[in-house]
Amino acid sequence: MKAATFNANSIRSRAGIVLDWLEANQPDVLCIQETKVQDDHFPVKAFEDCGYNFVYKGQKAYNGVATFARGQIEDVKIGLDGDESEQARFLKVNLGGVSIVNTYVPQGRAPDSEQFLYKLEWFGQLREWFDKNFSPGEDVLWMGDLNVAMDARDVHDPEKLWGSVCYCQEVQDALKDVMGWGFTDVFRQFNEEDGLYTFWDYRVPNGFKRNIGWRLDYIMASKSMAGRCTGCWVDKEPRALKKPSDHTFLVAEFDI
DNA sequence: ATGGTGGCACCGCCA
Repeated sequence: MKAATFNANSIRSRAGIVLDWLEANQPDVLCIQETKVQDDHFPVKAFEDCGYNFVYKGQKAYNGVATFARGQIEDVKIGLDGDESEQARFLKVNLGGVSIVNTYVPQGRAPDSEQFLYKLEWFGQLREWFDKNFSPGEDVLWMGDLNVAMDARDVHDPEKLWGSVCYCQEVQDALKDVMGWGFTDVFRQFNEEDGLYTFWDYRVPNGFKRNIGWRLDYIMASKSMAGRCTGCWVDKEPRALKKPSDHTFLVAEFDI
């Protein structure tokens, strides 16, 4: 099984990039975040002949998640239990016995904001949901834009950035708490060096070229899945295209 | 460099 995640920053603007990437890489599942489109405007036509089934949950202008799969999509669950916000950030499916949880974790805006509290709460509700619905022996992948840099290797300037909403003690603790359910960050099973990122801020001049980025996207695997992971890598090619997203594709392969 | 880019909905907000 090949699994991938991509923050598209508008599925309508990036439909071509997604179609080309699916065609070239043939993943079994692709989780997309920040589709930025309400459901009745989702570009269904663009994807109808691409050989993938897909489900989505969006809202106007912000957030939104979509999951593409080559095989049958079953047991779709939209929205995280306990999150009353109506923000489209959570989409779980089952693919041939593997549960795929696609999340766009709240960014958090500023450390002293309500949005930051919402981010921490959201992680808490997610941990509760995993506790209630799965046992760590099951085949589960949790992937998406988690809006957390786990350690100093995951940001370009750890000293300067420490304390920001995606790189501070509170969010690292919150993410580790969810991982405590039984998740492994499979990217770090294969890549130990620093400077390997999935996101480069548009506002940083030539940020991609200068590799001024962050690792904010993850593929988290339950024990049984992590043990069968044979590789995990960042595909930076889409970032070199015209009109790229600010994120790129993260990919993992599993012996299943 | 106290700005800069990008998407969406609307003339600001969010990342």
